[in-house]
Amino acid sequence: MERHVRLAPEDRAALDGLARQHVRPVAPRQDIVGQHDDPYHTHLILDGWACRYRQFPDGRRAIVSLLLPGDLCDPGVTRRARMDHAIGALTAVTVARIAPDQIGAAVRARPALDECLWLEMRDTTALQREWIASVGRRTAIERLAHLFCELYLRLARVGLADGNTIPMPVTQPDLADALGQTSVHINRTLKALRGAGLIALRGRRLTIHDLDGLMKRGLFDPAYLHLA
Amino acid sequence: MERHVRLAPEDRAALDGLARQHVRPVAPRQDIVGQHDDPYHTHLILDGWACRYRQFPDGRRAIVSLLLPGDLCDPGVTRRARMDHAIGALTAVTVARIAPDQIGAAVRARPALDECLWLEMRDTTALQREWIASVGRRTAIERLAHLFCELYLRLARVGLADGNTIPMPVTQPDLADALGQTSVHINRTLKALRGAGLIALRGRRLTIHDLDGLMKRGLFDPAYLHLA
DNA sequence: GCCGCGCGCTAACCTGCGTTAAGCGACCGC
DNA sequence: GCGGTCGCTTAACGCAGGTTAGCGCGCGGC
Repeated sequence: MERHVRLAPEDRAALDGLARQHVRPVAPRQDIVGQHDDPYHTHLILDGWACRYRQFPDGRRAIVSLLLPGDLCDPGVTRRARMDHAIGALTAVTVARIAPDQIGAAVRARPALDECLWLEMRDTTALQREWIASVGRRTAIERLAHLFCELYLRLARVGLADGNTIPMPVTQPDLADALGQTSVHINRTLKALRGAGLIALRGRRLTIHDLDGLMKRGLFDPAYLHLA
Repeated sequence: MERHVRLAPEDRAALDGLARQHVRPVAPRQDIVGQHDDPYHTHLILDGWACRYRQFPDGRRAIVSLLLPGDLCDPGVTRRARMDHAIGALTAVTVARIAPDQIGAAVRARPALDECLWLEMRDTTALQREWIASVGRRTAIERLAHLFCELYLRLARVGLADGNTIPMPVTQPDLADALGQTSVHINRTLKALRGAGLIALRGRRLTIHDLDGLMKRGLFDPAYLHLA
């Protein structure tokens, strides 16, 4: 599950151990961690899609990142602080709750895991940077194309792509909040991408007909994902 | 310079040692690290303002974060990877170059520094999240107000605020690229903020007349900065 | 098996911000 | 001291994307 880096079997075993304890299901639209909580646990997404989001007093919502199976919620949470945003389930989700001292112990026992956490962190920040660039400077169609490329590669990395199609369980309003637009415009843009023959989206599944074309349309450069 | 956390004098001394070696001046508008470099060193900003940015083939530029004196460029760079963005000087800058093995050695010698690096990382990601929320869901005037609040508090934290005024050495085109807008509209928005009596901006210095008002205007909640 | 609600989809209209353009002043290099 | 470039400012105009509204459908709850 963790990064494509050298990990001894014992390291994997240690991770497995953490992931198996305290597994918890979360219903769609429920918060995993609330916006003003004093979070104690780190969470590992085992199944389903979640997101970090920030909610403004007037109701506007900004989805700040998407969390897919295999993603770790807050490696740095060990260093405690009040939450400034929330983590919510977009679909039905199952998460593993991991206590900070467990992480600390695991890292001390198996130093390679510390390296893993740093890599995880590095990837997270790279992803966030690309999102800022997207929302800041890409047009509507570029944003959506870019997001689809990103999701495809991230899901493929953890074995959740089925050929050229991936699950796409999020609603159009969700996409809108993630891309800084309205659901109406997301719908228009989807129509355009379909019309261009780049994708098909039906029944919560996205099929990418032309990945190269989609990448070009979204100014997508996979470097930031740090794939193998 | 580093986070407001318990640091033994020896820890500070170790940091100081790193910061004093290989100090280098960088001219305004020059890159500190290029967009496709294979970066070897971490950089610490000692003076001046820099930014991370991503440049698209057609010339569009997205500034993805602002780096102020005291900011560390890439604690995680130890874990090598090709750059997917660039770091550039906005003003004349002086940076300290720090080799990865120096960081490694320092961390092993003084474990408290590892904690520092994690905190730095935590703050960086929180900042990036807030920027995504800004560009995604805040209006032009809210974005600018929010950015000014953020910069004021970040500079005050390192002793660079002079009462209610701070240096503001960046151009309007720079602000535009940081906030995902055009310089023309930045100019309009500045006029509005001035007109509302919230700020004054003259000669590369920003005076905040009404911090509370500015915070309200920018939907600013300082929680994400993790101040004392 | 029915009801209600949320989502997908579309259309018509509106506006915040982008675009283009132009004048002016400060700074820089020669 | 002079010309060129870049940033600031404003104005006029255009458009990408927001807003509002309305319909149909699928799904979950009871």
